[in-house]
Amino acid sequence: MTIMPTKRLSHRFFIRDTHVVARELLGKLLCRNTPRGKIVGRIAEVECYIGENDLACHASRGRTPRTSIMFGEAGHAYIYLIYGVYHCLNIVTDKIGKPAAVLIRSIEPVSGLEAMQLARRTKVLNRLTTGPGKLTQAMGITRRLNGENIVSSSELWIEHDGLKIASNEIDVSPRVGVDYAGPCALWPWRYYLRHSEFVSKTPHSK
DNA sequence: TATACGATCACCT
DNA sequence: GGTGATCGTATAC
Repeated sequence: MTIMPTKRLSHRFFIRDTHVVARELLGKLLCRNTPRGKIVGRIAEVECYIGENDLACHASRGRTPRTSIMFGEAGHAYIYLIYGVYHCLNIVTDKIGKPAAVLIRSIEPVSGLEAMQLARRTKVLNRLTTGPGKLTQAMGITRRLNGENIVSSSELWIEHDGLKIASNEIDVSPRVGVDYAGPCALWPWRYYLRHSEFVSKTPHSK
């Protein structure tokens, strides 16, 4: 069997429809260069946030200084602070002028385990990266990297290693933590690897 | 200038 | 099951 070399995802990958990008991001490798070395995690859970009709999307009320990044070029990082405490990492998708992004909600640690354990102040594997705020803390991702072009960045990028994810390995559900968004809270815009031990949780609403 | 609140998490009962 | 932490952002005034 041939071993396919890992390869960085390009602008062409991210400029497509947000749901397609979200599904195909499952199984891909989120990579981070830090002074302590390279940290890698396999993406296990994502959510879509799309445009003006999605009341859970920060861009639904138009362009503001914070959300302008989502209106820009696909393949850039949209990183924001939530609850004054944690950071959330999104990747901008689709065409310029159409605000949309994929939230990375969980990863499975692949390498750089010690660095992640240090950053998270725990060694317990299933508490390391099983949520959007946890994985950014584990990988040292903060607002300093907001707007970073992950197509060309030496600090943050995404690779694929040839691993194929079959459709029947992907489960779909409503998004987590957006009950305030009315009917949008019920939309099945969360995708995750069915058998992964690193999915954040089952959403409360169905 | 003031106010309300959130795409979360850890810790508590 | 519930709650506090903690601050940038959007909106109201």
